[in-house]
Amino acid sequence: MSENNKQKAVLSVTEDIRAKILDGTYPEGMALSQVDIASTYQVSRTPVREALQILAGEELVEIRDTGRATVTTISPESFLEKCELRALIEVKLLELSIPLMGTEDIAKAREINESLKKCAPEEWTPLNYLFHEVLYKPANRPLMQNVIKDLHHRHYARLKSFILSHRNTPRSLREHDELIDRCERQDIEGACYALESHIMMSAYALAEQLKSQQLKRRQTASL
Amino acid sequence: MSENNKQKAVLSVTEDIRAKILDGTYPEGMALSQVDIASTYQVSRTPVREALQILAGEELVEIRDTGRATVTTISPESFLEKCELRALIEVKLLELSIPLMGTEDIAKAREINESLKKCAPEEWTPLNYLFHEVLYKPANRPLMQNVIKDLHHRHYARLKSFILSHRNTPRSLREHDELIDRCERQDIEGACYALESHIMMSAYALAEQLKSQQLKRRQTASL
DNA sequence: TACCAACAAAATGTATCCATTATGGTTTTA
DNA sequence: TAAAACCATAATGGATACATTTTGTTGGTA
Repeated sequence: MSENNKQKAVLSVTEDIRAKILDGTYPEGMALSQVDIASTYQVSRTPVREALQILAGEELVEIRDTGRATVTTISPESFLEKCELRALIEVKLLELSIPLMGTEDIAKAREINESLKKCAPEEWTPLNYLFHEVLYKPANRPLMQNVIKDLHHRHYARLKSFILSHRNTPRSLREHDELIDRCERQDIEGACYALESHIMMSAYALAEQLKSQQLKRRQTASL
Repeated sequence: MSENNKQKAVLSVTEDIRAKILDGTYPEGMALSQVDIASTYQVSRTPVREALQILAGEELVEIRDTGRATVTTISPESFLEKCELRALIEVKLLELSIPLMGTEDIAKAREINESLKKCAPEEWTPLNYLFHEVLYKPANRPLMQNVIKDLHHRHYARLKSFILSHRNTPRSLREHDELIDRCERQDIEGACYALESHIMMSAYALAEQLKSQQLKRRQTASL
């Protein structure tokens, strides 16, 4: 018997729209018409409507009370606050992790950071998440880890192309190295401080860039 | 023209099921059949399916890959971790709030705690949330505030009847009073410590109760 | 008794149809 | 000219019908 190629329509539609929002194919504010999507995927509107509800729950789509759905926008303020939340939780996870880290955890982190040093630009975001994930695994806090994963995936991923052009790669790599060293030396306080700086520094820089870009876009739009 | 009495079916069905899950009318693990719900609310299955998707996004309902939907269960471990997360975020919010608090904020908090002292048991949970909300408002972190609200509503609310019978009310009230005093004295460190204890102490107690209750239930179920 | 196959009943997944509501453009009017 | 009213178009919300999948039961066999 051949494998099960046909997936439920809701699932494949949801996944595809999600991917298109995350990679920027469907940009901020874009209207998502049920009929258009339905004809695009050659399905009826029923699964499309459910898919939009699911994506609305993930805050990737906004459904107004008129029923119209659009891709949500990212404000610099909410971006900054998400970074703050990220920093808060990640620092706590790191603090819990360090005392429980083994040499193999350290080695794994170093290995990922080496991959980061020579990876293609598109590979950065998932690998970078992996790096952080490895550091927090010993803490054994699946829920917090999940919140972090969500923040990365639902939020950072959408800024991917943006981050690509504004990231200070050598600096990030240096900071990763420093972070690993401090973990190895069981310097909890130092490691936590380094991590918080690592996250918030790039956050402020990105938020500034976001602000000026959105300003520019609004100006060109009003021409 | 008379007011708009008819709401969209998806919304009213979602709200009603959510309320029934939160107040225990629909208990943990209960199967939620689309046809049953549809006939209960006198609507077709279409809005019911969307409602279930929404509630699944809120983690109140689980939809297995067979399509069957059930009310999610609360494990003591995930409960404890949610409390940890709550404590982490609330402590940060309090830390940010205290320097920005005015006398009217303190007064408001005292007022709510006075209401708590003489309120009916069912009023405790929302009033208690309000008390905490007032304390964190000056921090001006809408996203974090929202995460906290979610944790309270989606999680604590479901334990309402349980909390009712196991809460140490006088102790909570005393701790609230102490918390307010420390805020008024701008004792950030002391207030944060008091808050963390306040949250985690009751968390551990409740988790223990939860564990033994679920154990008891499993034993009676296997008779 | 235990196990398996086949079938029946019930539940979910999707498509289509109709009703209602929102949107955009045109015409009318002040 | 500007604003309001109106109408045609298009989109969404919900109901129904049908297809598919899951589940439970029955009956037969080792």
